Parts: sequence; C-alpha cells; structure tokens
Amino acid sequence: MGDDSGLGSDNIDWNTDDELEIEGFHSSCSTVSNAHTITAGSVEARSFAGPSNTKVFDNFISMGFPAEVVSKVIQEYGEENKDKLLEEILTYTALESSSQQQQQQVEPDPTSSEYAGSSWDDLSDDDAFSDDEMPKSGDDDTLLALVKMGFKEQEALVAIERLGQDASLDDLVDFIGVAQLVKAEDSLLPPEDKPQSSGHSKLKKRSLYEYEVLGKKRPKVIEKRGVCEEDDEAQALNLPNPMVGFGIPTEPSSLVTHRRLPENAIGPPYFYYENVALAPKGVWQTISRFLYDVEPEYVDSKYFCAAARKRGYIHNLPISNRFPLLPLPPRTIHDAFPLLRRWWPSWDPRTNLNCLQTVHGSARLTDRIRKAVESCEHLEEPTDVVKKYVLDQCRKWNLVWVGKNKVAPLEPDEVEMLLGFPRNHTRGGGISRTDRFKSLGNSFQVDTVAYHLSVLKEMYPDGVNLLSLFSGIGGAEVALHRLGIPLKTVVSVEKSEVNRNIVRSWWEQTNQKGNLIDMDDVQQLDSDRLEQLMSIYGGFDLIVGGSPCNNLAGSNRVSRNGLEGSESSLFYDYFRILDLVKAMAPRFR
DNA sequence: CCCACGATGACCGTCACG
DNA sequence: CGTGACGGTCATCGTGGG
Repeated sequence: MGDDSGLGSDNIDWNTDDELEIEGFHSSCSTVSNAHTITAGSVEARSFAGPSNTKVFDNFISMGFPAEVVSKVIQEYGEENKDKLLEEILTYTALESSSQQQQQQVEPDPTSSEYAGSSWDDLSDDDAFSDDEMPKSGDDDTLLALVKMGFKEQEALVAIERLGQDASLDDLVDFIGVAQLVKAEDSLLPPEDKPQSSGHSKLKKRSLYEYEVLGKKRPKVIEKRGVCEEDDEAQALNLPNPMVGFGIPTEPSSLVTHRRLPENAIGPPYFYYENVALAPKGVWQTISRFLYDVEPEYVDSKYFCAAARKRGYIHNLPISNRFPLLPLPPRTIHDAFPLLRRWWPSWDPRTNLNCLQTVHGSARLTDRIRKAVESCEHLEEPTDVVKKYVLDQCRKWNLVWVGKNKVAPLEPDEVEMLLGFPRNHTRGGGISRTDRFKSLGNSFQVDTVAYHLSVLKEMYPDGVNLLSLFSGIGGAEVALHRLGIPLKTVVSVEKSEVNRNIVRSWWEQTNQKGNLIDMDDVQQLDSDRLEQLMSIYGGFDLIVGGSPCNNLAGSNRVSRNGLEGSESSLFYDYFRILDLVKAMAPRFR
C-alpha cells in the first residue's frame, strides 16, 4: 500500500478550492481523513503528520505543494525551520520529474568520540594556534611569536609597526617591555625616552605606544549613566543611535558643529579614512589610536540614499558649515524606483534597501521566489510562511519587485545611482557584470563622503592635491568633482586594474584639467617616491582612503581575521603613508 | 529604574565547481 | 561567469525580574 503512494498522490488535484478550509476546521473528521489520504497510508508520514504538525503540513498543502513532497521534506528536516522546509519543498518541486534520492539522516551519536580521545580537549581550550595553521607571511610569524611569548596582540602589533617589519625579535621585546614599564609607572614619559634600538630609526615624534598603553582599558570604574560628563579617556566607541555622525543634511537640528581634535591630528594636510562600522571588537579602537586618537564618525548612508551603508569615518576635517550635494538623492525605495511601486506587495514593508554588497542574488533564486509567491495566488495574500521566506530572501539579497510576483537584484546602473556615481560609471571597457557588482559593492557612497568633504570647498577655491589610497572606482574623486572642488593633482593607488581603468576613463570623460597619476601598490609609495611627487606637484591637501574591509566585514565567513588579516592590514599602509605625508608637509607648503 | 537575558537581524565575502 | 554552500559576530530591542 505504501508503495504506490507517490502515484496515488500525484493524481489528486490539490488545488481544488475546498482545500481552503479555515484553520478552525482542523479537528473535523473530514480534514483528518483527508490528511491520511493525502499521505497515502505512508506510515512514517502519517505518524509525522500527527496533531502537532497538522498546521505546518496544511499550510504547505494549501499553498499547492504536493502532499508527498511536503510530508517527505517535513519528515527529513522537521517542522521547526520553515524556511528550510520551503526551500527544500521548492527544490523538490522544481526537480519534480527527476528522480528523488533519499538522504539518510545522520544521527548524532553522543557516545561516538566523546571520551575516546582525551587529547582533543587540549586543543579546544587553548587559544594558541598550532604552527602549521599560520604559514602566512613573515610578520605574521613575528606577531605570532610575540603573542606566544605572552604579549598582548595589540602591544605586539604596535611594536612591529613602530620598529618595522624587519626588526629583530629582541628589539621588539625590548620595545614592549619599555612600554609596559611606562604603563606600570603610569607616567607620561616623552617618547624620546624609549629605546632607540638599532635598525629602523624612522621613529616619529609622537608616542604611539603611549597611546597604546595609556589607552588600554582602565580598571573597571563605576560609571554614572545619564550625565554626559567629559571623559578624559576614550571609552568604548559607542555607535550613535541614530547613526548620523556629526549630523546629516536633512536633520540640521541637534548637530554638533565643533569638536576638539588632538593636537597632532590637526591639519593640514587633511585626511579622511573610511571602513565598515561593524568591524570586530577593538578594531576601531586600534584604528583610532593610530589615526591620532581622532574619534570615528559613524554614519549610515541610509540617511543619504535609499540603501543602508554603515560606515565609520575618521578625519580631521572641520564639521561646521557642511553642505550636501544637490539634488538630494531619494531616500526611500519608492522614491528611488517609482516604477517599481506598482509591483510592490503591501506585505513587503521595506522602505530602505540593505547594504549594497559585492555579490548579488541569482536568477534561480528569483525564480524560486516567484514560484513561492505564485503558489499562493489563489489566496488573498501569501501565507505567513511564504511571506517570511520571501521577505527574508529579499532582505538578504536586496531584491526589488520588478513585475507581478517577480523580484530581481538591482542592476549595476541602479547601484551606481544609489551610490551617487554617474550612470554607466563602471560600464564598458571590458568590465564584466560580476566585476561591476564587486567594484560598486566596495565603494563609497558619494553623497555621504561629499557631505563630509564639502567643507573643503571654501578652503581650497583653486582646487586640491589629492592623495587617494585604495581608490577603487574613485568615490572620493567623484565626490570632490561633484562638489565643484577642482582636482589639481590626484595620486591614486589602486590594486585592481579594472578599477584604475574606470577612474582613468571617468577622468578623461569629465575633462579634468589636473594630473592623474595612478599606481597599483601602496608599497611603492615610500618616502622617496612621496618626496619626488610632492616636489613636482606640491604637497597633498587631502589624503583619502578606505582600506580593505575583507577581513572585517560580517559577510566574510572564511577569513574575518580582523585588522591583521591579509587584506585589512593594509590599513597600516594608509597610516604609514599618511604619517609620512604629515611629516613632510611643512616643507611643501 | 536598572540589569540580565534571549531573540532578532544585518553584514563593502570567499571558495569550488561546471 | 553564474551559482550555491559556507556561520559567526555584534548591536539593538523587547521583556521579565530585581
């Protein structure tokens, strides 16, 4: 009897309108017997589709899915995760004609390997990495060695930064030792007292490790809430709520117009650094300490455009008399894409898009969603399960409604518009669609950056010399250009060749009068090269950079290593170059 | 009022494969 | 070049207890 269940159920028309019973009728005899018939006497399915599962089961049945598929999937995955269920049901439905392979569930065996080998415990509770896990680069080895010696990672990092990558281990240990001494004495020793060890003598006037040491977390002090007293110490960098930094164009109220910058942060030259706001803990503290203890300005670009983009900015620009690019971009999905309103279901409450990322939803995904919505077409509106599935996917992949029951990812030119770039900025010239998404996903939101940079306009009516590190597709350049700030000389460092081509192409199309010098590696920018450039073109007025976020971003499941990751550690090059330019600036004024 | 706690949701991504 | 598989870290918010 159970054998022909598949055939039997296939012949039943599940979409007859009498299936639309109200849930209150579940207890009725007819419904129950129906369910039994549906499962065609399959013992497992019947036992599974017992009283507690009737609702879930009926839910899917009322969506029009074949009962056999529903019961099979429920049996396999349980009923808790409805998203997974629907996914699987959709997959099965799509592969209807093909043969269904049965996967046997792996039962977790509590007695399998728990007490067999006790050595596993040692690995799990020790945070020290085994050597073969970290075969990376030389400086990582040094860092690892220091950490293994019992030093804090931050201390080790600062030491390496200060003494150079090639410093001997002994020197580094000495350095950290002195730093700890300073900390212990709680003194304010001037940096000249630190050991001028052999090797790299490019030590700066400033005492970085002093910040490092003194900036450490203090013994827990009883904190008074409510009163906003002036703290002499940089406490935990709290994200503002709402995330509007020092103000946004549309909310001029409650804006902070003045701030006190640390002495050695004051420009010129001005600098502007950007990265993801939601980095792993401690990352922004470290970044801030290196960038002269300037407090980050956290801004969500959803206050500038229709898509969210939570970013932290550290800069030494004035913050009064900012002005936005005009016209102000639309700040809701409907205003940005008025043509889509027609297709937008009333049960999709989104008004803002989530962060524009480097990846986008696939065509297959949008097809699955269409099927899911269509399966509920006989209803007033989709069931809660379908709604949740569709909305979750739409939020996850930033999908928009482009037709009846049809969702789609944004097109690259739509992303360009949202980010404030000219249309077709990234188009053509041999750039693939995938690369466009990637380049755009890594970019600035131009209106946000322009708002911050707008204060430069009256300061530099004749234009600026710009040093643009990790330029990407030229967000800073476009922002300054749209602000009407002439670009005299732009030195642009960008690894990706397609991105350099995009900036070069934009540069020529906009008839720039200045010079664009590009290079592909920040390592090329040493003091000699900077000296050469600045002697030819003059000093830099502005140093912009958004260093790679690969190892900081939450989407990264593979290598979210923090600031020491292979890409994100390029932040230290931003600091290195900025510090060089600052030191050289007085001679080129 | 304050705090602890759990639930919820977002996230400039990487990799292997065909 | 498109596609899917691949979790975890945090911030925020609501809630229940003190």
